[in-house]
Amino acid sequence: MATAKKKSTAPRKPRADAERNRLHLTDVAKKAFAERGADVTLDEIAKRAGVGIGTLYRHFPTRDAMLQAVYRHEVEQLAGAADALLERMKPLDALRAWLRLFVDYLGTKKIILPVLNAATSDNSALFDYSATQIRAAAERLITRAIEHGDVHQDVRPMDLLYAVFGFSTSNDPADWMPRAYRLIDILIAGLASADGPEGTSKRGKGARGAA
Amino acid sequence: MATAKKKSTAPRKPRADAERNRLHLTDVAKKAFAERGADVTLDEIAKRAGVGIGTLYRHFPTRDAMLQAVYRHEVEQLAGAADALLERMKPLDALRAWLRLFVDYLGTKKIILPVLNAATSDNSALFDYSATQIRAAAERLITRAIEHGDVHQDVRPMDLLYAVFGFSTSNDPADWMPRAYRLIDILIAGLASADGPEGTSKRGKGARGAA
DNA sequence: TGTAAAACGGAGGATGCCTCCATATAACTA
DNA sequence: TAGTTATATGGAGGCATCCTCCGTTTTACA
Repeated sequence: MATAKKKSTAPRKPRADAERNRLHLTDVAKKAFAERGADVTLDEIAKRAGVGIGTLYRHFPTRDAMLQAVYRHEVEQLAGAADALLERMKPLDALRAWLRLFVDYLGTKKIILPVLNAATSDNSALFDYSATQIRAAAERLITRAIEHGDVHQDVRPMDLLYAVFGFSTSNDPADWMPRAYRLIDILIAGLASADGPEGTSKRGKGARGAA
Repeated sequence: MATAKKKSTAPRKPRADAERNRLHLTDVAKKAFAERGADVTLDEIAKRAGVGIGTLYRHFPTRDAMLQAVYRHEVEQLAGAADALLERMKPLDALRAWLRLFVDYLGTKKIILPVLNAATSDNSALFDYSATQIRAAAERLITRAIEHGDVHQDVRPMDLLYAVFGFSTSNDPADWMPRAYRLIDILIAGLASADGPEGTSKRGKGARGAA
């Protein structure tokens, strides 16, 4: 009775086996994702980890949750890189470099795609973390570039990512990475361009019609 | 025996019921895709069409094959629009308009996405038709714009599509279409920019642009 | 009209997702 | 330390989908 005061809200210390399993699962999952792609069966991960499927699902209710857990670190790293780049170079160059970094991630850990994809969706639980991280990083870069007078266009920061993003979705031949780099250059040039939306070759309402 | 000459290569006229079923299936599938999204069960399509699942699979060995068949028309239309646009406006505006059209397709028939995705992949069977159509259209537009002196950058035509493409993959809030339009403007501005790859804020080594 | 090539249909094997709950176990208590 | 209870575990099994296989039916052709 000594400690008895709270109705029943006494939050027991989390069980050690639970924590252990969660860690072990992310560990195994990371390896599994790396060597078999994003669509390993969850059953397999559970088996590899030597736990029941039920345990896996308790810890990670969805595949996305699992991916999220596994790649949280990568996302943090990528987001963090934005600041490092901003310190080392001019804003627009930093933006370019960061987008390239993003491409690199898409290339190496092709797996990261579904993570961002998930984060991008309205999958509320996941939406929060990764998306926010990345979005914030992108925003910092763009904002700085605007302040510095390098960007004359109006963009949602994430949109640049989406653009690059498209490349990795479409598994073209194989040389998509250099091409994505080229696209980044074009985007940067476009952002820097002083021309307004209706742009370049004509002033009026331009295209649009078509059917 | 009158006609008997060929070893055994006499190719029998295709059976009427087969053709009938194939048509009916694409028809039903089109409706089903439209009203339930891209992931209707194939079993359901078969049921709706009143044929056995086996029949469906014989005609369309994969889901993509089915989508391909259903949206072949849309793809042709989109590809055809490129020429119509080129006749009506300046190359760069035509390109812009066409990209917008592409976005519109992604928006309305969201379903078209997996089709192109399939076409994009090295899924050889499908790769051929749709991808070629779209790719060719994109190429015509770019080429003309270059000839006309409006484009000073080096791009793979498809890359512009990939860029736009990314938007629809990522199911952001909902206003992605206008944003995609903005991105197109930025891309066009970038293409028109005379600056080389290393671009805008720094002179770097590059400047290999301006072909 | 007979016959064999071609098409049909759908049962069922395989796989993967996810839920549910009887059992086991760690944290707490006396 | 033993007892109590909240918490975690494992995996069988329900459900959905994909896709194959093959006995039966239909059609083109002679």
